[in-house]
Amino acid sequence: MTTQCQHCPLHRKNLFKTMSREELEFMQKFKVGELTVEPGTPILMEGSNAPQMYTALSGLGIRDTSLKNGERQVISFVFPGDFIGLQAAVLGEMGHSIEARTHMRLCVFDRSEFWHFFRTHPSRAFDVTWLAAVEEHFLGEALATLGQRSAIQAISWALVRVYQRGLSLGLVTQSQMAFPFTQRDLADALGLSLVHTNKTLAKLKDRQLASWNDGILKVHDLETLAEIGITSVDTPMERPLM
Amino acid sequence: MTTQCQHCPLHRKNLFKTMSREELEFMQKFKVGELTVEPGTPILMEGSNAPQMYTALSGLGIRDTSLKNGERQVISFVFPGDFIGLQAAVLGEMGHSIEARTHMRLCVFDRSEFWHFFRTHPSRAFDVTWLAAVEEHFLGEALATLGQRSAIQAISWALVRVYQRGLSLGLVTQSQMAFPFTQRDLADALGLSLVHTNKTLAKLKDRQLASWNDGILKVHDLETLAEIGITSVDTPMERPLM
DNA sequence: CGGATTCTTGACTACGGTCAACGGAAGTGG
DNA sequence: CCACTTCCGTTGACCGTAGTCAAGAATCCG
Repeated sequence: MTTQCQHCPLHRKNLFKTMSREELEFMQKFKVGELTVEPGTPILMEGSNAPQMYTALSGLGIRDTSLKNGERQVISFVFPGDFIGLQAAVLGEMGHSIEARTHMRLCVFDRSEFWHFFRTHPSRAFDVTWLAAVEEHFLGEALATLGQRSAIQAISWALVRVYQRGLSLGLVTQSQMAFPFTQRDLADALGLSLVHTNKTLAKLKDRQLASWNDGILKVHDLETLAEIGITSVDTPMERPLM
Repeated sequence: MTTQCQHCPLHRKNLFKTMSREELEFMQKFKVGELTVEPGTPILMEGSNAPQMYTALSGLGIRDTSLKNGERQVISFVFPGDFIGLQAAVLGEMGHSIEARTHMRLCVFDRSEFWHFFRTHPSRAFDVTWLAAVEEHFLGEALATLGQRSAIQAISWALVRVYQRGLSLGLVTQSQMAFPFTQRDLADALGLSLVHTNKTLAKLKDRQLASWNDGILKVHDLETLAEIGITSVDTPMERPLM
């Protein structure tokens, strides 16, 4: 029994059981529909109190936030399977904006159903919490990167993480994957200047570790890259058995 | 009807309803007991798969993580009301360690009951997710701080956040509160060196904005401090109405 | 074609890191 | 009681990573 919602963490089957008939019906109701957006489309705005939540089904996006002085911080890149809008749903306000960077397909949920959803589908509620915990885990790592890693270490770390995410999603072919962001995006994600980011990327290319041109990221030596980035190349986080 | 667990987000009353008799009974069962620890005691270790979760009832602690090269990053400071161990509960592994910095009282929960808890108490499950979202929100802000703020901005931001948290918890008396951490802790939280942190704190003291000696934080001019830290002095996050 | 956006490279600068030394406080042990 | 150690905070001198400024090339687009 397949749903249309591949990659949607709230529609996929549980590890040990498939959805019951009623469950499926409810999820259909909870799911308002699918949304397709073009590159550059804002999906949720920082500070907004949007009535919708989404899961990314395909395509890539970016989360960022702006300080009052105009500086921009990229929080993370959005991959298929990511949940968008949790903060609006439970806090009533987004702490960052989300924007599509490629053509994206999104599964749309209605926030007004969220509480009902939580009450009647504890297994899916658990999924949401799981996603939140994964994000929290990632942000902790990102924090350590900005705080403790040098530019070359930070960039290596970022490329490794992106590449691993791509691997686990099947986006990698022959050691390369689409990564349609700008150097400014990466710079803003790592708290580096554009210029320094550019020069550091050049170093990695020189050393034949990784290259990233025209939106294509190629990783030639994941091992050393991970070593420079002070990360392990271990398996990504799996959903636990419940 | 008061519980012993003041500040515990999972025992407090809901905004609109108090706990039912059954609910209370279950919470008593879910709650394994209270734990009291002395300063310096590790509560959860990074990478561990502990069978317990906690909520902080009183006292202060610190979350940190270590890179493989030995560098240390402080993730956040633990205040009363914080939830400890979500990552272990849903991911099976902590992404950071938690250590007590003062005498602490903790409410202990049993992880094996977590799933049951989620199923039978959607309202409390929602609380857990709410806490996760708050943490995620905070980490996004911290990320922006490390990435985009200068040393003096970052330190101002941190002091404002701590002070605000203290205010909302009633830990502030006459513009001052206990903040029993070291300059190294703050430095590691903000990705600054100890020396530079020290010198920057001295500047804030010179300018009569805030002082922090012997574990006592005094804030003399919250307005300007917030301005330097590029933060607003708005109200802290409240639990939404459900 | 002009304008916008991104990437690239060079020259200069500065914020913040590193090293080092010292003082005070608190704990330890002979 | 007093050496001895450890931890924390403080200050000065020096230096390097990364930021800023600036200019040019490549690409895309109206």
